[in-house]
Amino acid sequence: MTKHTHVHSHSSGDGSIGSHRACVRLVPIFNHLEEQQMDEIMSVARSASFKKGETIYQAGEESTSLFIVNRGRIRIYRLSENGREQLLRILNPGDFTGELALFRSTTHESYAEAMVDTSVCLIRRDELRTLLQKYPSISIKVLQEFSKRLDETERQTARFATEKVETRLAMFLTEVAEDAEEPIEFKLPMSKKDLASYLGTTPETISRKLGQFEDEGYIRQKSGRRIEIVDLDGLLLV
Amino acid sequence: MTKHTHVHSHSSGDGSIGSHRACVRLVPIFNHLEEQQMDEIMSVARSASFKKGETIYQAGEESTSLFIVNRGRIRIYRLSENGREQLLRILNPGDFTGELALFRSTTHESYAEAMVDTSVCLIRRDELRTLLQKYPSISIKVLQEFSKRLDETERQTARFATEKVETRLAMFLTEVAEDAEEPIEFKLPMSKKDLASYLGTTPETISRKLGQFEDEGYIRQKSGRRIEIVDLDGLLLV
DNA sequence: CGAAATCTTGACCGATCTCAACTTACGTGG
DNA sequence: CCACGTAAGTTGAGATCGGTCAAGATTTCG
Repeated sequence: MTKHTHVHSHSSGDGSIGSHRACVRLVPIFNHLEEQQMDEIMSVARSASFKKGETIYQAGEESTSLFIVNRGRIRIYRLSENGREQLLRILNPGDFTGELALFRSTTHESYAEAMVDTSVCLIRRDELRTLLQKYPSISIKVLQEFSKRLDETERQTARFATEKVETRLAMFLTEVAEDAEEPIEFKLPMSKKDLASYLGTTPETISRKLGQFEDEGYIRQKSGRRIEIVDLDGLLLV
Repeated sequence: MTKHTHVHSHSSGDGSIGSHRACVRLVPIFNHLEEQQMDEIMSVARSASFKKGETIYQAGEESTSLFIVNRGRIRIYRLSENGREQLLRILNPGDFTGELALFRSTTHESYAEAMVDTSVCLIRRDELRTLLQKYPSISIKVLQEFSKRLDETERQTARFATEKVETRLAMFLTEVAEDAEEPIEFKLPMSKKDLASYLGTTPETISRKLGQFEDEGYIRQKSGRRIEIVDLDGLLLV
């Protein structure tokens, strides 16, 4: 269950200009901008930090800012009508959230929770809009980012609709494996509980299916959430 | 199965300036623009038409244009790795598609097929980009539209992940019912086969669940895909 | 080191898919 | 406008996947 303790830092806080810059520079959508634009963005960016487990925003809450992760990790999840939660994505430094409500409505549809101690940069709704009006190239960057996310989400939806849990898990593993080098071994990017939520299943099933993959010789499970892919091709055929 | 017969009309075709205007005006993202901007958009819009069953674009194909539906209906679907199709959405006049690839990659990720004889307006990739650079307000409109779609898709994903078929169907019915007036009766916006694909289930299950809802007194099925909602509250609790 | 959370494993059951046969609706061409 | 062929929809029986509950093992973190 989520702790609902809000502890925004004071707007200046440990956020020196230097750290704003670092934060803003991290974000793909603000890359490759001219110095002057960058300075302008930085002048409106504020920073805040959250302790592990703290809620950054909740569904129904008013959305006022774009959040850019500077340091740490954020879980974004939805609560379905029946109260079950689904993990939508996990944000790492450079990722951002809160944009949906900025363009569409004023309230959040999802929940954001710091998984570890986390610091973020904030850009207020109206300030962001002004920036977008002024610098069309930023808008286009944001559009690209949205396209990417929309595409990923549509792909994810299609998987839920057409693939069984076993296949979804296999696909997930092969995707994580893409970023690893030979021998293919990686640490699961989240707990199995979260993975279950992300894949729309239960921890029990994740446990069983991973065991099955191991029996079938596709993977090898090691301690500390580490997994070695032994037979990637086999896994792709699941 | 989809017929893959391409028959783009000649770019002028039946597309008089008048029809371009009508088409462009239909689109929410181009509403409320100044006359001059509107003229500029219209000057780069072309038209095309497709016969029922024709493929408008396919996954893997190069994306060159934004398609705006002028008349008719378009199914957008994905084919999953195992060859199963999932209906993503249905476009009606005023809706648009093809934007994903415009901002992200050059190839389509999904399939578009004319459900009935359909005419569309086209705006070429580079021309659209120029427009967005020139008129930031259009970008913001597109961002809003993207936000909306992203939100819908995320909601849909969360449903797949957390709700059973019965609930998804009940939710679908209540959402369609929102647009209807008392007595709540409407025509299903697609075939049950497509509805099954959209909801990630099979036609058999749709048939059975609707029958069950009828037995339980929530709905009444009539001929011609018409459905009357008898007990909306009951349906909401499913 | 110990409490709490995560993870695992087993047994059971229920929702939904599959396959197959059949009925109904629809679009096309005569 | 009707007849026919094809696609859509229905219904039943059986199989299966995956969820639920419960007990224990293991890990994590303060």
